[in-house]
Amino acid sequence: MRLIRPEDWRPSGIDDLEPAAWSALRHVGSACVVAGPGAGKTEFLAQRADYLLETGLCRAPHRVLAISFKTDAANNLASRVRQRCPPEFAHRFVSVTFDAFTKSLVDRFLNAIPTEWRPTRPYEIAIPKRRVVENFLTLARLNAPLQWQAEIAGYSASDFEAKIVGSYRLPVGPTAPQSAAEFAIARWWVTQLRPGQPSLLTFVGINRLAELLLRANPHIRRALVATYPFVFVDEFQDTTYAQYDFLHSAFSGEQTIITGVGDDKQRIMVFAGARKDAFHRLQADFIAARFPLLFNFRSSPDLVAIQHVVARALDPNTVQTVARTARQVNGDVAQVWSSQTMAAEATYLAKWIANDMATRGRAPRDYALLVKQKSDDYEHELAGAFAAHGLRIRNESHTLGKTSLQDLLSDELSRLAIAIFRLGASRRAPAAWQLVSTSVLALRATGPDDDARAAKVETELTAFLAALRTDMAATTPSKKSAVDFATRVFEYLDLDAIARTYAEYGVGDQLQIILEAFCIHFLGCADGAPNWTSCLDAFEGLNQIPMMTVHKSKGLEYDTIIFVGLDDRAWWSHTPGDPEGIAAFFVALSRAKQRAIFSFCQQRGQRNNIAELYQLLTKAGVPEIAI
DNA sequence: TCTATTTGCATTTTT
DNA sequence: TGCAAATAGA
Repeated sequence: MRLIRPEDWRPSGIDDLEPAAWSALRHVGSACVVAGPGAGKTEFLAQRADYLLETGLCRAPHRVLAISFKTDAANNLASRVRQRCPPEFAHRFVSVTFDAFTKSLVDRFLNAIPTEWRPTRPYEIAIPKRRVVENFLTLARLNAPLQWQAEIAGYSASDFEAKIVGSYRLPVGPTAPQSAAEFAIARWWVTQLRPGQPSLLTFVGINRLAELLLRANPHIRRALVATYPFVFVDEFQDTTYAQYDFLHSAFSGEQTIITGVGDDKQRIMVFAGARKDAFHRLQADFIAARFPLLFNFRSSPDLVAIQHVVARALDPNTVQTVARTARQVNGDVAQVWSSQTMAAEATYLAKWIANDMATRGRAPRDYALLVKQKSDDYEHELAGAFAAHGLRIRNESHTLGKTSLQDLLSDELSRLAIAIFRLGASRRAPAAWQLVSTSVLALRATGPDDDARAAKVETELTAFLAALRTDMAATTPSKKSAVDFATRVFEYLDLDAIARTYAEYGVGDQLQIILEAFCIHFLGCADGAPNWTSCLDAFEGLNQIPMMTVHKSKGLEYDTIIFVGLDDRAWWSHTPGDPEGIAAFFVALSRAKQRAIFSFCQQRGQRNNIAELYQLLTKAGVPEIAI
């Protein structure tokens, strides 16, 4: 494959990059790329990958490793690189989540982990419950030598694992605890490794084992470093102690060039264990240069000006960004709406959105209802009034049995079942066919060379779908018919085969949880739906107005955002001046492309504790309107 | 069985 | 912080 000279390389799929992005992209050495809202982080990383691969700066067999926090972020970045970069280069771009990457190392080199710390094979994965950590800490304190008990009593269950365990490097050889922390950590590891039964690891534990593995086995570390001369880390401001230490042990030194992308002003995960000094550490440990991106491709100039007021409250030295998107709406781009009662608020919001959609020709998905927390509560408050105006709210966190709507929608089995129903409801659904045929071949354990068996499986599938299509066409959606069809599809897929084929359903009760959630949601969508296509649209949330917490909205964007509940009650955890609260407010505000509305309702709470947020809006010239 | 008091919880991802 | 659920006590 022909390589391009670095000086001749041009971005692909877009016209140009901003000057700061050019500097960051061409920089030789590690970098902190400070990318505020709308700066085009994913695009920047995709272009830099394309640059490194197409110019041969990252030459075969070397690879670019991109690490994200969430699976959908990792998948988005991978698909962006596939759009931008020829396939023969793109296959050397590896985009994974932190946890998937460290887990793959632990799984692959489990026997190279020092014996005292080596988990069983297989091991189970635990998602720690707060309660369990509390009980653990109590027991640890009671069993500790007297002089350490006070210190252990001071540990909080919410960040013991992330901060104390997460920042502790396991010794390669056996040692006796020398401090309260070491004592508690040693006991914690006993609950992870569980001598005599299968180990039960958390992701913090897996991160730590991966770090130990590389430190104890320099040859594995060398192989890793040789494979990946370039490493990207997305949302760097949210890096945890365990994750940062893994990066440090794995990649510090001259050989690896790290590109950390993120924005300290959007650091809203400190409560969940993100370290506050991640960018500073990257600058110090990897001699990383700092490149602030200055363009905002998302929000209109008026909104960018308002964002800047809030950004300065978080960082007085922050540079004003340049809006690259024109304003499309008349009047105020931001307002505070003040109402007396929740009923009045709900009616006004519904009426306003319905009217705005009609006059501006916008779709429900152009709007988002953002809340601080407990979106189920707000959904109940607003759903009635919205329904009266023909609007449906899509609460992404809506509880479905033991899981939530968003987890159901991203679940593999659920997506497979919906793809089958799509094929049952309409003749043309190429993407659904692709997913269904590959999944069914995998479920029937068909190898790539077993053409005869593959043909048989495909014939069966075609027959199953033809029969399903006939019966669905003859049946109106209802709870009863939805149950029957769901049973039929899951029986066809074969639950035993699913448990065997997909690792996540093999152990634990994940399969039951998903099946239950699927049925609750599918029945609810079928009930009253005019036809199966609209039932499936409802299942997937097409034509519904998204509602979510600020935390879930990070990385997303909408024409108009409406923040519901800017009051002390929803912001109970905020202490005035705490940057994390202001950062959450900044994240909410900066999701908007054209308009941001903040709804305050007297019935819901006061606004003394969060007066500073209102002061920022006032300072930015945002008017308050009584509704 | 009723009332008074205490406790728990609310923002998160990850195979 | 402030509401709901759980628990203690009469």
